[in-house]
Amino acid sequence: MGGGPGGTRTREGRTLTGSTPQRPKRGRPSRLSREHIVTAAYEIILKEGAENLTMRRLASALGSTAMAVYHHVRDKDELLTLTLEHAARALPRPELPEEPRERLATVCGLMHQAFVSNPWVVPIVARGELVDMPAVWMTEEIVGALVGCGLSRERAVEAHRTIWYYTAGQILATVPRPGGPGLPPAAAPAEAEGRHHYLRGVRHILDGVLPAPGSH
Amino acid sequence: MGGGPGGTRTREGRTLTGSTPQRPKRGRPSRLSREHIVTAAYEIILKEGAENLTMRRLASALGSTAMAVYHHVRDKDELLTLTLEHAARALPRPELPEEPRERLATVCGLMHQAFVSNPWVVPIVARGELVDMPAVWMTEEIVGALVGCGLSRERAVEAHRTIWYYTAGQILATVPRPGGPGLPPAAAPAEAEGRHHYLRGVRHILDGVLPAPGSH
DNA sequence: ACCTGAACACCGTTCAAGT
DNA sequence: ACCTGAACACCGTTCAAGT
Repeated sequence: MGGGPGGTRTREGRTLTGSTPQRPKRGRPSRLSREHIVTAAYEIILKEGAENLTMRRLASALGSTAMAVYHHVRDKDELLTLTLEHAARALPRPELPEEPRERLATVCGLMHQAFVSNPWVVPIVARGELVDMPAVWMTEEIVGALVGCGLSRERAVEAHRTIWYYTAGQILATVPRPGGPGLPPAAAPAEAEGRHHYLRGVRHILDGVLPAPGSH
Repeated sequence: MGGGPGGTRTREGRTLTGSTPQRPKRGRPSRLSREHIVTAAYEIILKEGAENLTMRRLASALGSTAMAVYHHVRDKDELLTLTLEHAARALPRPELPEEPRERLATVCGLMHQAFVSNPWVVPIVARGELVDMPAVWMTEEIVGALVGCGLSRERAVEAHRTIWYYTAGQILATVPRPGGPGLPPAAAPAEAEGRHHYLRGVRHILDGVLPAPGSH
């Protein structure tokens, strides 16, 4: 990447900013932006694992240098946080069943799935205090559904925390060793089994936390 | 527990006669041993945090060189595992109440306390598959007490896993940022509160997992 | 304002010797 | 057998410039 001086008219300059046409990988952006950086970081993490995301690796993927990145991002920690938010934004938010208890199980399943799809976030989430990481709406849905099941706001928050801790621990213990460029296909059954176990555990916690079905 | 070549401990000793006089830091051992190394590593972790344990730092604490350590330990990973086992061995094992449900709460409290006292083990435990880390007897006690509460062996193992995941997640989210040489004294109330919340969560899980108290 | 190359202060670990 | 110093292949990050 000598970056010859003959760049001529590569700077397409004026208004890229409106609604970006989104051409994230083709071509090679002559100017960095936070969005480009985060997108590239996200791709590296998905393809090569979070432990292979280095400032130099990222820079080379961007056709730039490590130090150029630092002009847009304070440090690697901020980069990771940004990338995590990027991933959270990409999470699906499907329709949820009305019945509170079904709704709970569904949201928990989604939360679990979100972590299974992005196992690299677990250590990052874990080390911050950002307990409500997966996506704020999940936290709100869970607390809301718990209230819908008859819990006070206070106990609902407490119960949510119990579920969240359980979820974090389950993912942490279950997630496959990082490193491989892609998940080995043999992991699919293990993943399904992990999901099954997780949901059983959630159901147990709900049994303990919610008032008995009849005692309304 | 493979152990190195000639795994016999106490090669230095004709008879150390049980209770080693224990002079772990005074003087400077001219010859390294696995035990010295692990003890020194443990002290560094306790005093300066696990993230400050480097091979060079450890070597200098031993009055030796980094490479000398490698003659007794395969790599840093093995060193950490050894140190973790060392810490597990130092855990207290007090009398436990007979009544299974009380026994459960007590063991869970001990497990939690073990992690609070040694927060550095959490990431290490998490990344291995050594789910039964804190100490094997804790796992056995918990499963045993669950069986004592009326669960089948199979469901007891499952319930143990639920509790374990919850515990790991709670510690992970609760433990203070590492780095400081010692806990700030202001952390004591937070620690008590964390313990309280943890135990409430455990009780909820037990409520969900165990047969109703009357339904024997 | 944005980007660059070189350099700093670290890592874990390998190598070729020393005794 | 045990230990050593030097070196390798990395990190994240700072600095002093370049345009």
